[in-house]
Amino acid sequence: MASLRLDDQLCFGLYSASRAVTSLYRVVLDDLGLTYPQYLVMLALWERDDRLVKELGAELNLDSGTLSPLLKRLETTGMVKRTRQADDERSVRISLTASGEALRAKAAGIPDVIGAAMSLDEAGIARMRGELDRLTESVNAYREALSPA
Amino acid sequence: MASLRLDDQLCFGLYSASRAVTSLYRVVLDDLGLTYPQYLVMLALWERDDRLVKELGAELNLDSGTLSPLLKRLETTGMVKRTRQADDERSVRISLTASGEALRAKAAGIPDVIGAAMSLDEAGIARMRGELDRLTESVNAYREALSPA
DNA sequence: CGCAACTCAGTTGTACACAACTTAATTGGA
DNA sequence: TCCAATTAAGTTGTGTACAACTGAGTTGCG
Repeated sequence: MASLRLDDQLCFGLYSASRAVTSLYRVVLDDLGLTYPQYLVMLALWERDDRLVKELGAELNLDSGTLSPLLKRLETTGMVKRTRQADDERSVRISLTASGEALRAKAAGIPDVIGAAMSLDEAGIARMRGELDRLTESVNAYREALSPA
Repeated sequence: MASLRLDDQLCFGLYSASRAVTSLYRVVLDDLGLTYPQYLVMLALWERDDRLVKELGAELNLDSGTLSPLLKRLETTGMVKRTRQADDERSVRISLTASGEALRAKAAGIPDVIGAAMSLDEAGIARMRGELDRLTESVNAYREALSPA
């Protein structure tokens, strides 16, 4: 029988931790002119360039309502290019510009800074990441059962 | 030497888990007419009523830029009352209305629903909560060292 | 006392999230 | 073949987050 006490709740811990990490990213990413969600898109593109909006959405779990304006901003700041697909005019392909590719070097040190801030060793990070992934999957499955897409 | 690979990053796990939990709350709280941050404010008030905006902000780590409009919405929906403090006209005291107090009964079952969705036992929840709290504190300390308030 | 420094809440502007909707393009089955 | 259903991206509207600022009120120190 769980209580309504704020302190007890894992959810509030999750919410606080997520906001704390984002606010550290805000400081670190200021240099690169990126927000945290924009950085996530850049990470995805650095890993594999030339992606459809749909693919980015699947990888980051973001819908077009979030991605469309975010990608427009990344285009405005010269990080990515948008090209309507020739063989399917509904699709838009996102690719890195030279500036976007170049930004990768400036970002190279970020994971270590974030890692240092967490004061967790590699094993601790991997373990927690695993726990969070299981939690996400479990919660998403439960939600979909409650309220089917 | 951490990599720029999205999969490796604890931060993305945290971000995903936090959004998954919030989206489950969205389904569960729909009945009560609350958003998740509004629910957090109600939890704080159910625990202790008659709080200054400043106190709520300290407990939830939210500034007035977030709280002021949120509290205005809770006032509009009849959950809380705002009273300017007589002995210090700068302060505003937030108190539950009868409806706001009554909502507590409807919320009583929520923690168990969320707990069930997480498929973690009580010990697992407590442990993870502890790890997240340590992470939050560590990250916040690091950020404040980088960029003093 | 007088007033500069500070405090509290609120406002403004930017950027997510996300539901609900729109538009245009594609697909698949009768 | 034709057209209803589906799909992709974008738009609209609401509600956080948060930085930067405003304005009113309070405090403390010379």
